[in-house]
Amino acid sequence: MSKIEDVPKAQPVRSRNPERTRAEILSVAVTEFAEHGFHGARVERITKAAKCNARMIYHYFGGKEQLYLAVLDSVYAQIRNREAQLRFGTADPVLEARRLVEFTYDYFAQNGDFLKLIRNENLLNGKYIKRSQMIRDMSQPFITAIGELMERGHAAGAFSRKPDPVQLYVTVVALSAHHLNNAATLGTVVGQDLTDPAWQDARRGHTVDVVLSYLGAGTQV
Amino acid sequence: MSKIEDVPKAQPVRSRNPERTRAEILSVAVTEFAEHGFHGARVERITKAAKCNARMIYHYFGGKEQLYLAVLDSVYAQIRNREAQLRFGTADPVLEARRLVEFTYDYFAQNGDFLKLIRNENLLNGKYIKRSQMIRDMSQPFITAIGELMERGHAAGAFSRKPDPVQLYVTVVALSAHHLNNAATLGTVVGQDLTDPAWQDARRGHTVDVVLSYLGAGTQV
DNA sequence: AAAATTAGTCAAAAATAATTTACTTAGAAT
DNA sequence: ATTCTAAGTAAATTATTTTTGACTAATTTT
Repeated sequence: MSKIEDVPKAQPVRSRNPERTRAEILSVAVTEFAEHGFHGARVERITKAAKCNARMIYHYFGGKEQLYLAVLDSVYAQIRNREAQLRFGTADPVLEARRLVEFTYDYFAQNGDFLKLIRNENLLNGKYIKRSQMIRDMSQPFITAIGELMERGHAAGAFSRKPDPVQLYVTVVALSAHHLNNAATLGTVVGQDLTDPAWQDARRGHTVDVVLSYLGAGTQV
Repeated sequence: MSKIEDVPKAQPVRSRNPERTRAEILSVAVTEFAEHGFHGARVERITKAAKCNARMIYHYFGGKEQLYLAVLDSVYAQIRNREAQLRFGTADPVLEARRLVEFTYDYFAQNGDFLKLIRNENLLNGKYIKRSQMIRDMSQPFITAIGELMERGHAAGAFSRKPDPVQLYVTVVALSAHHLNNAATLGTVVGQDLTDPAWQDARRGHTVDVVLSYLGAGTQV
């Protein structure tokens, strides 16, 4: 008579693939941390979605915290790379300013997880982003490029103002991000659905108008 | 020989005061939920800070969730009451627009917990704010007032634009709030301390400039 | 082909938190 | 003064989640 203990568990044999598994965990974790924040995120849900065992998170990343850190680095690297492709400096300043606004607006609109992750990281007072020298370094060039654009536009008489590049950057980001970050509460407060594509389209136009009119770049009234 | 069990525990007798205890829990909970979000908040920490027993939270509010709900309602009621005191409609439109911006900016700057709570509520996709009809109702009048101000300013020729009140409101809030909501990440990214009073003062001026110049209200420069 | 490595599984332990039970007693009501 | 209600305490319980230990077997290396 065979004892139950003798029967080897029929494990559905999974072919090995470290790169794929690691990448899958990371990708799923982006969504999980974005959706629920660090504290709300569940290791088990990541596990399920990545169709792997919880042990693997510890195997590949060391733990929930380190996984979160890897997620942060990864999404920042992505946006900074995209920004770098804008390559300001050659075209008409007004056009480049418009491109700056439109790129930022669209990137946020299309990469919902990015803003959500940042929102949560700020909830934690930047506990983790502060540890990443990489993120700091990657960001400097873009601010510098905006400063040069302001300089050039003003010198050429295309802009009537020459704002501090950091203030302008914060303004562009604020106008592009706030309604996404706060769609739920603002939507309830103003009684409109801010996630509606038509609303967001109107917002896009408004954002461009606000920034360009501030620069004194003479758009349509 | 006296048995240990016989000795009544020397409980530091606390005088009873339902109102105070309830209010203390609520007040402490505002900070706790603001600082850590719903998931990160700890019942035990609230207990400690309110110098009461965890049982009291269940006694007065029913649980962690209901306490959070009470916190939300309480902070929204407060800001809406303050806004109502602005009473637009009599003074110069440009002046009133400026007051709108400055009030919003200052309220956010001075009531850090309000923005933090909202940030977290959005992380939860507005799960709880949606349950509060009160918050919805309290907010309508302010949007209406802004609409009337736009109307009046435009009719009087004080504003060259007549924007959608919701868009304008979102813009004012965005410019006033984003740098506070994202001080940690933005600060790291731009390499400046956005919590510095001098920085925030500059931001205040910039915010007013952006909004008024968009309205075509002819400020300096 | 044997040995070593490491991707992967399972199940339990450790840690962390929310909630409840059982009890005590201050202060209001009779 | 006695009774009653509910404010308050302590400690256990239940629930949830993260983390680890012990093992298995697929690949890689030698």
